[in-house]
Amino acid sequence: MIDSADQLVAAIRARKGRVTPQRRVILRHVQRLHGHFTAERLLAEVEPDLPGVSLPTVYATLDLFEDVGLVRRVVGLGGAEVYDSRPEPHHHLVCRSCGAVADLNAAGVDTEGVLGSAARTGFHPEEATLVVLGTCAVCARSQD
Amino acid sequence: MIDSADQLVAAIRARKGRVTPQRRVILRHVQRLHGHFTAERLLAEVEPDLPGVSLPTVYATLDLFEDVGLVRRVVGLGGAEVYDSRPEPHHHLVCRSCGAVADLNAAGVDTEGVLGSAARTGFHPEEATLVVLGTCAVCARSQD
DNA sequence: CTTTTTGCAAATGATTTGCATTAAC
DNA sequence: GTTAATGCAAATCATTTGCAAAAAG
Repeated sequence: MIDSADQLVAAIRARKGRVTPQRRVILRHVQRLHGHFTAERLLAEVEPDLPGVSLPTVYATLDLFEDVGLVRRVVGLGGAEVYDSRPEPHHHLVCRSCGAVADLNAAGVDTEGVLGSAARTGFHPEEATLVVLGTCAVCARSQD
Repeated sequence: MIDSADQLVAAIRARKGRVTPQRRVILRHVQRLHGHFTAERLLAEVEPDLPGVSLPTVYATLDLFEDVGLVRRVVGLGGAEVYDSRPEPHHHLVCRSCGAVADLNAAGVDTEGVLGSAARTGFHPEEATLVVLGTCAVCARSQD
């Protein structure tokens, strides 16, 4: 897993890419956010350090980071794409009302078993994640 | 659960809605499809029986059917919204390449336990579904 | 110098909204 | 007759694409 600028540089060089200031700064902020975010949110975060960055650059960079295993796209419910800077598969709580995504640390899923059943249907499974739909504490309070 | 036109009529009347030919025909096709579909696909399906139906009507009707528990929106990965005419929560295989959604009948998930953990975080869980990401048989064959 | 990456503007695709008309009740 | 639902056109939102200019190697 990539967790330093040096490792990012190595990964980029390995794929004959170029190490740009944008990529360095976006890396820093992705790591600092350490959670779930949309491209739009990341742009806002990065903007002060990189005046004039564009959304297409943020998207392109997130694609690169995804290829390299630095972030993963989270399975969500419509709306904007949510990225996660925790690259191991894990479970999520998704709020139906505001779309917020949170991690859930819970046992209770036999991942290997599930992947096995999936494979037996002819599907080529990569990962199994559990999604709990419901209402987050904030939205529940403001009577949803 | 609603599984006949009569029950749909009752549910619509209960909410002071109106029983239109569009709603009847769309119900028939949703039941006939008995699986996963997008609004666009459903429109194509329904069009021959209802010349001139509009996409907004299909969306509005799907919203109604969702409220009434006839269909559910499936947790997916970007792309078009996928609806499911199987209203009980169940697990899904989602193809990263073509977006296809299939059901997975697998044990291995302690739903109650997971909902409990979710509730303990202050979240108000409604349902827990497992999503297996990977490549479907068709896409795998055409070397993804 | 060569090739990738950037930023901009415009395109795309899915879903939603506004509104006048039609049709349920 | 009233009021909700429809169809159309236009709006919106997130993401992607095309392309010329800038910059990395």
